Amino acid sequence: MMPNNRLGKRSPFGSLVGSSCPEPNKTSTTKATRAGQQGISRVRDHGDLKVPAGNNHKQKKIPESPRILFVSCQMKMSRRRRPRLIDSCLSQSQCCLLSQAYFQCGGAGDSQTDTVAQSTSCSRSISSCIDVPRSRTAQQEVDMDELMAAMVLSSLSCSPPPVLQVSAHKQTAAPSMDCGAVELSDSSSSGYWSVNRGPRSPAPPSPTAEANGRSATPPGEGLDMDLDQVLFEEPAPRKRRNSLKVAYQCLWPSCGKVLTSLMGIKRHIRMVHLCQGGEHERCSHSEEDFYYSEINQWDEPRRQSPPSAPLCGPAPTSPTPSPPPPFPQSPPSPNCSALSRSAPSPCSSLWQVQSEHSYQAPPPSHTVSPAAATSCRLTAPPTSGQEPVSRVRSVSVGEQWLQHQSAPCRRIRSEAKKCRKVYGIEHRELWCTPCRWKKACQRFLD
DNA sequence: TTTGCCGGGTG
DNA sequence: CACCCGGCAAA
Repeated sequence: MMPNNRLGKRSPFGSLVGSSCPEPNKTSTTKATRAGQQGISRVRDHGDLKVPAGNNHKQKKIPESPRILFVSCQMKMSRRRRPRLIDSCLSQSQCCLLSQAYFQCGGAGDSQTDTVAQSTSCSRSISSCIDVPRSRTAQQEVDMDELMAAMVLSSLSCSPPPVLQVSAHKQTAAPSMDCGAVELSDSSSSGYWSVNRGPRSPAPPSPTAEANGRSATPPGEGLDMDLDQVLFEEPAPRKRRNSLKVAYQCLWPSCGKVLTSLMGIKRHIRMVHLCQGGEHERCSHSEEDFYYSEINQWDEPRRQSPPSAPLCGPAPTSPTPSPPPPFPQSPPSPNCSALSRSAPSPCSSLWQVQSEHSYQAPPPSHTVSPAAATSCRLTAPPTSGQEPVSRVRSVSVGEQWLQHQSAPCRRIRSEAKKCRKVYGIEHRELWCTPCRWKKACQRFLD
């Protein structure tokens, strides 16, 4: 009963086959041969093939939103020349500074950020004057400190080559120092995070104490201007001429840590070396000046890919503009693996934005399975150790998002001719099986 | 209206 | 799983 019905319903071709006698074998042979030639096995692959096609369709529209997000981040950060900075391959210290500047400009302005700003502004005059806190009780100590600081700084400023030698020597002692860029940023970030992460939780007061007498003064306008100048005008010319970068190396015995920011190295020395054992009160707030040296680094081609540098710029600004996260100094480092150890969430946001940015550049890889995309989106930070890999996967993040956005969407109608067009409705027997089944054509693929 | 094909039904 | 069709949506 049903076969007759179905054959009868089948239009010209069906009636042709089954009109005389519904011989199952006959019909099955004719159809099965054709189907075996062209269709069946392909139909099973069809499910795999249709996914990229649908993605192709959607990818034309969606990348706007990540771009808008990125631009908006830039606009939030920028007052004068920040987009240019971001576009021109920011150094990591600049990224770091930008991240701080974002929180500064975004009105977050908590005490820590202000203190950071003060430290940064203070860092400019470190070579010309010695900021000895007034908290020193013994005047002799102050004099001694000044004397030593003057000696150290004068020696540093007058003879860079020995400093570099010291740097090289330290690198041999510390094997983790061999990769310049990554380790720099990592150290920088760790220098930051050790404040909040360490067992001595009341760390934010420590920079406040560092600011000492200025802690009572609110973050003034002049300071903001100065910070702005420091952040967005000074690094750029420095980068422009000869690509000279300044780093600070810890001179503590058997340490040799190199940080890109002055306050970072200060904090590192203070927290790691001077304040060991939780002796909070005895921490000296000016001795750290004696345990780091300024290093001029020439910007040489790095092992890590340079294109990651501009991407790390907007990253710290991405997550939430208003309150700084528990680790507000979102690491400027593109090296996510090291950072994900302690703070995965900023890292993930970083990678998300980076993905959204890089999403526009390379053509997406259609071979990425949705499962991989899901795993990327959920667990990208710990696994994204290599830059190219993460770039590819970041595209899949976009695809994932697209799939979520338009799950029940049909396949786009392709420009390619289909069996129906090629052979016509009168030669339906020549169609591929999926076409005859009103499935996606497998003979004339896109 | 035509066309491509998704979703679902039937055996 | 093969086969088929109703119906939707784009062209």
